[in-house]
Amino acid sequence: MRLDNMLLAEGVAGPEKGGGSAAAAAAAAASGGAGSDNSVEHSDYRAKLSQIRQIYHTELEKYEQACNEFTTHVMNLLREQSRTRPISPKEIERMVGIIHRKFSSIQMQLKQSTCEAVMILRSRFLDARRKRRNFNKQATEILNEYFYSHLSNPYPSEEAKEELAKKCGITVSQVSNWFGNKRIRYKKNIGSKQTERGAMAPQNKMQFLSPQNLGSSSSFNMSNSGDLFMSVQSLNGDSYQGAQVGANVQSQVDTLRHVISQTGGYSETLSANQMYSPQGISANGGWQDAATPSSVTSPTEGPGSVHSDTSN
DNA sequence: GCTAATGATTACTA
DNA sequence: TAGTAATCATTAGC
Repeated sequence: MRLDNMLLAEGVAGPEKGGGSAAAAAAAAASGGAGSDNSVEHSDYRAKLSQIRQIYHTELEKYEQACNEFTTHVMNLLREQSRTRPISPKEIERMVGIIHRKFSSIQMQLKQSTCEAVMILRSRFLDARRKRRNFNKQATEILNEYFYSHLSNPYPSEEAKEELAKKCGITVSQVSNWFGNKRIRYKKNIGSKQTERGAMAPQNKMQFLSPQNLGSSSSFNMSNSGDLFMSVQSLNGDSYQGAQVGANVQSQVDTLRHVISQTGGYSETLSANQMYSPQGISANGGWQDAATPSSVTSPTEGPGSVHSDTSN
């Protein structure tokens, strides 16, 4: 019975559903979903599964046919024997039962070896699934957009995760992983930048408005963040107060200005101002004062860093 | 080949 | 149970 259930679940037994199985689809979704390579793997998996399915059904048919033929043969023999000796219906029934039991044990072996084949195929596929695949650019942009526009509270709800997963073509757990990685790397990057600066700025304890902090902390406290988080306006030139920061930071700003002028900002779809402007963030109730992540930080770049990405 | 980036996993915590 | 922190393993750019 368990074998039957498994074969049904794997789509080997039962009606064919487009040559594949629910398991294949689930495995494909879990494998990262977004890449075209994945669909190749997926179709490969389905092809092999369908091969197994075909063999299984062919063999099953053969066994059933053989079973029927053998039963008929035995019945004929018994009929012939009935001319010489009396044969009770019970005896016939018993003989048929023996034949069916024999064939059903053979069928069981077939099911067992089919299950083994499926398990081997599945384990191979699952191993492949462990292979890390980078999300495509669009997916990363969508995730970054959400992250930076919810910087004061980068904890998407289940619904938001589902929405993001759908948009990005990845699973909800991948979205969770991404946000987990993103938060920690973002924070780490900011921390390392602050350490670099050391005495330059007062110590800032950066915290997200994490579920743990929700009760006690008011927000993602970034006050006194010094030069690390320069406002968009600052970077665009006019109001930047160089006196507050060191000369090295000023040169960074120059570099960043250059980057802005070269790249035109964050992305084609989202301007830097939209993404990281203090207005946008404070509207969220998050960042305080000048504690604004630089608009020049690309989705793959942490605040204050020109290249190193704290993000995923 | 080296290194940084990044997705996934694991152990731990609140 | 969701989130954090550390780490692993793979990918990608040089």
